[in-house]
Amino acid sequence: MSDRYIAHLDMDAFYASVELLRYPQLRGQPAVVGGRRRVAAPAGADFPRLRDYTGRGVITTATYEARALGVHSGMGLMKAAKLAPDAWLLPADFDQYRRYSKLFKDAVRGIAPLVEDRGIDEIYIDLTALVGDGGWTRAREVALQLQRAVREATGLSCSLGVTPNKLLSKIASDLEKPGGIALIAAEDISERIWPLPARKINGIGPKANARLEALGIHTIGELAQTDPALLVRHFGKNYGAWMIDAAHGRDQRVVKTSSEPKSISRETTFEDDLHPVRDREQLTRIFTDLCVRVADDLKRKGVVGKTIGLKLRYDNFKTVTRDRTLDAPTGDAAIIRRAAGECLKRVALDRRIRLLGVRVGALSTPGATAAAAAAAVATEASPAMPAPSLFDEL
DNA sequence: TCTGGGGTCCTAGGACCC
DNA sequence: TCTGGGGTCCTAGGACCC
Repeated sequence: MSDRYIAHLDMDAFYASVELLRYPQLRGQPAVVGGRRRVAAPAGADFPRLRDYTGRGVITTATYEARALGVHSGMGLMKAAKLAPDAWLLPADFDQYRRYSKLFKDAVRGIAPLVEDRGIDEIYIDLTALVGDGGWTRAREVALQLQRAVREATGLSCSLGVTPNKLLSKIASDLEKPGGIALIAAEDISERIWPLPARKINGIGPKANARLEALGIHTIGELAQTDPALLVRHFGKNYGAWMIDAAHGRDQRVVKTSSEPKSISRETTFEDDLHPVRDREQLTRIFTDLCVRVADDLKRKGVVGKTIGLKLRYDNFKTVTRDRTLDAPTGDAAIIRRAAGECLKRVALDRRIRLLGVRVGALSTPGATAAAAAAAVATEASPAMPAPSLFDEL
């Protein structure tokens, strides 16, 4: 592949920054977004503090001031409250974040149309045509232009990495956060990338990283110098070979401007673990509601699915899944519920349950196909939602 | 005081077919 | 009767990412 200029653009502390647009008086102070329910602010304060929260939940985003106290996304709220009891706690407002997400993505597309969505707060952009033969000087100009456009559209700051591929750009966008731009050419890899921890590579998670550490491999440079045969032995043919490529900054993936969803799911963690017998009415209600919500999501996206899945997490955090493939795809809540109910009969209900989830996969678009016709018939033929207690069979 | 919710991709075994 | 291989679908679990 000829030389490319690929950008990764990452919004800075996105959810928290959107909240600060609303509550500018919190600027410069530690604050986190997270929690499952709105907590009342104590008397005399405008907002609750982290220490006022009790119950389940994790940090979704933390401001840089809160991060300085050791709080980061994914951390349990109760643990975070120990580290930063005075941090302000703001409830998540996903509708608002989606609005700002669209604003910043539209602003980028107005300048550079080849955009790949990577979730609500980040994108890849192929800048090759825009940079032309202007080299890295031109690449920096385009990056600055994108940053300005995002700020004008949203009032928010973002960071960019521009490199020859997605893998390197993802690493690079994190290097000058917040508000920075990092440009890395192929010849800079040994100096800029190799000193970084192997964990910085997108695709090396906590498990793989721990196993690398056990092999004495800590940095990307050390990974690059490792005998490929050793990695293949420990991580398998595919993953081992990929690791070596990644460590050398090799990545040919193209920027994909569109994609079809593969599955749609809904799940919920209960405020308190539920007992399969004593709480069966509540469980049944939640279960039905999840099926209805998944069906609504399918309808909204205009897709149907053939494989219905159930997910259940016990109080000991052990998670089990069961799925069942139907003869014809469906988008109907009652059919989904019946199939998920059959899945439920195949799991042990001998301990308290922490989470329940319903998933529909093997998605397709109802078109002029036989499968779609069958799905339409199935939808019409489905009776009104029955309401037997699914947790009765014990 | 542990550990959200929405996804993707990979692996691996068994069924079933050619 | 035994041996064989490949391809695809289904299912369960797990790693990883935002």
